[in-house]
Amino acid sequence: MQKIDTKTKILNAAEQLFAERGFADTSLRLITSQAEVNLASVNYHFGSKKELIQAVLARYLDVFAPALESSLQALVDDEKRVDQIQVFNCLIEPLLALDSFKHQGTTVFLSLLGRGYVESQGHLRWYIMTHYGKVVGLFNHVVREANPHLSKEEIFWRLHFTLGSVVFTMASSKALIDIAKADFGADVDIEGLIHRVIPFIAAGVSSPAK
Amino acid sequence: MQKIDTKTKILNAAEQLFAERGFADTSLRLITSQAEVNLASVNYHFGSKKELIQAVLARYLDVFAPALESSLQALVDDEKRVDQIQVFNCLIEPLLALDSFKHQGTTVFLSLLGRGYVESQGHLRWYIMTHYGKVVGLFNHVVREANPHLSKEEIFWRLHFTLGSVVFTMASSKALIDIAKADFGADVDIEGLIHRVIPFIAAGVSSPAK
DNA sequence: CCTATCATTAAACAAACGTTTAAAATATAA
DNA sequence: TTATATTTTAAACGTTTGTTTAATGATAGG
Repeated sequence: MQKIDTKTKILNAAEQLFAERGFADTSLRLITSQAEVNLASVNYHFGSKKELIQAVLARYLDVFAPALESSLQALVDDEKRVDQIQVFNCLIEPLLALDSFKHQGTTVFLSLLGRGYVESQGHLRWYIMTHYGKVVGLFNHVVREANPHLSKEEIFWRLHFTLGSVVFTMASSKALIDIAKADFGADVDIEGLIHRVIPFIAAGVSSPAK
Repeated sequence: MQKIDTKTKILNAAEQLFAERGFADTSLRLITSQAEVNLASVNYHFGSKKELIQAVLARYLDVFAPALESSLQALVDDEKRVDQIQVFNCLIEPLLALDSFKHQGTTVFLSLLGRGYVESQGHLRWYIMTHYGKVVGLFNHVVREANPHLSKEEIFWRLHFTLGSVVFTMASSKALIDIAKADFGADVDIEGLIHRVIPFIAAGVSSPAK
């Protein structure tokens, strides 16, 4: 049994509560009591609640962004022509890898991403663009190559529709999975959900322009 | 110039702030100062903040739900076989009608819907099902008729993916439209956005089951 | 061992929160 | 007009919020 330091205990408790209840509805006292650390240690180690939120997100993005980048880079290096399915596969693997990085990591990461987008009034978008702008640009480039029939603008919107499908579903995944179990008796995990959403968004992104 | 009563002034201010900043990040003091009414009048007229949130949503749902219901009912009465495009058309008109019901009504309604889904920990879903369960059931029935090749479970998830695309985009529509204008010089309004998302979600919902 | 740095703790801080109160003001009805 | 009911108001309520303080504990280097 290894000893977990205070900083990590805070991050672990915070990410779970943030994903489940959102940032505004999660108090530092709730976090520190679940983490079994002192209240003041959050400000000592992270400075403020806002910086704690960024640290929680950064812990995932620092794993996810490089994995996605190398995955995308390998695609553009190896393939002469890329299609949309290949682009999505680049996303799936780094996403599912988060589940071995942390328990329920994929769900937590996508929930945090969704909540960050709708709760932070654009702060998160700015944070991601300034810290991980390179991989975002690469992703955009690859999607453009895979969909030469679509304009930049059309791709911009369809990627946001895609992001909406994924993060909205993930942000409510706990409740939705419970409903699905009650109504259909079907057990769905996060991997099943991702493989369910792929045909949906692949068809949407690659649909002909109107 | 007509005089607006306190109750309406509160609802107008609240819906705008709720849509822009979310429920938890909007205080009653912010609402009442923008509405230029006394702080205590919220509790006097609505009882509590939670009931105010429900009232804000109810004002839209009481217009939207009957319009959608009659639209769907006309479809099942007139047509022998319905397809997915027709089902979406039933949604579009009542949605856009909210823009003449109130200024920016469509955006506000969809933002509120999205925020309610992810912020209220299931309270809103319960509220909608108990108060507007009839039209929800009818909608589900029509979608099933339009997609006989899909199982109940598959439809359940794809409708949530659809909802995610729409409400997530709408919840961030203000920022997204600004970005799109800066990057592409393109002016997009809410109607243009809806007509842009239709091909996306139509292709997604009607895509073959894996 | 002593000291200096880092970490943890209990307590208090000011500010903001939703809500309640009781009196004043306004509107309604007889 | 008088009496009754409704609405508005300023003030205060008790909690909860994020943050700070100052004292204590722990750890490592000389």
